[in-house]
Amino acid sequence: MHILSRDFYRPDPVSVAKRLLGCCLVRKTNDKILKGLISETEAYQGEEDLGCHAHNGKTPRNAIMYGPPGYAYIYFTYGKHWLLNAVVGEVGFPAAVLIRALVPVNGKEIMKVNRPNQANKTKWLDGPAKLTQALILTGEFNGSDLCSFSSPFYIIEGVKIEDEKITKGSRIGLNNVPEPWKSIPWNFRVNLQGYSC
DNA sequence: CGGCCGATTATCT
DNA sequence: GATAATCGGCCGG
Repeated sequence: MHILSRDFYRPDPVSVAKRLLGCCLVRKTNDKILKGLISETEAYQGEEDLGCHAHNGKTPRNAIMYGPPGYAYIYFTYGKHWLLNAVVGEVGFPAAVLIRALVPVNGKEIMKVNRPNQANKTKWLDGPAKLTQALILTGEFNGSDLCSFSSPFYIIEGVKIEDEKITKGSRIGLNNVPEPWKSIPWNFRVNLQGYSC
């Protein structure tokens, strides 16, 4: 299976967000390998995008978004949660794709152990902070290279997604963001139940 | 299933 | 000092 190249992440963020659907996030922990297919993504791009963390310019937290594509941007929010993004776009242009949901294909039982009290629920991997808990992704991995098999996690090709199967919507959680950024349709989902890779 | 609300702290003004 | 790219528990229908 092919790992996604740095050039995969270089084009405009909206197209990368759509093409990441169906790709396979691989996490290596000790001797365990966890895998999940990406089923929801969101694009954030540029300082004029008032929903993007770079909207007030470069800071220590968002600096990685200004660098080369294909690296992980992992940040902390709401006092308790880590969220995983892929840096996308050309160097100097701050942009990222938020990974919002996974469908487990490998190591499902271990992922459930990482999600205390959620094992018997139906919805336990369908949120940006749920998947980082399941895969044990925290700020210590900020800046990891997504294009290297030697990284603790990386993204490989998964299942091919037909364009008409992608559902577009507005981005989640931007409650205090002005229009048009609050409603711009840069959230993408696909139903991947039953797939494997 | 859907809506409401409290938790909890890094980050920036 | 205010805010946050969220979650999970609790409640009502």
